[in-house]
Amino acid sequence: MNTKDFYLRVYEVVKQIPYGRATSYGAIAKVLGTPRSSRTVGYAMNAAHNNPDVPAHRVVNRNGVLTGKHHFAGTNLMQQLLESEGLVIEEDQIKNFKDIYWDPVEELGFQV
DNA sequence: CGTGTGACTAGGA
DNA sequence: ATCCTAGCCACAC
Repeated sequence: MNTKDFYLRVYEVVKQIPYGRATSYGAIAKVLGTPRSSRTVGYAMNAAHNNPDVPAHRVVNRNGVLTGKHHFAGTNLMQQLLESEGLVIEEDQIKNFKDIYWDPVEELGFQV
């Protein structure tokens, strides 16, 4: 599999994250069979700006921290998008992240 | 081809 | 709980 295909698979998973939920880079790498590292998933998000269908704001790191917020327009767009979906953000971190966490491995149970 | 960087993570102190 | 380290891999020089 080449890198571009991997990116596309990442997008297919991210598109299936339900409204008001969020997941982590590592979880996405896992459901894809980790042919690459979780860093590469983040890199895929960086390249996802050409794909408006990809809700990149629903992907955070394993602690629920909005590590990618600086890659969005403005300084708090990512936080605003999440808050508009009913999430609570404090100090760049999602409150009750464990409750809203969406595990693609469990919820999908298959490889994209 | 080597090096540095980063939307990461798991494990140890 | 926090801090540090090693491993990770695509990309830009």
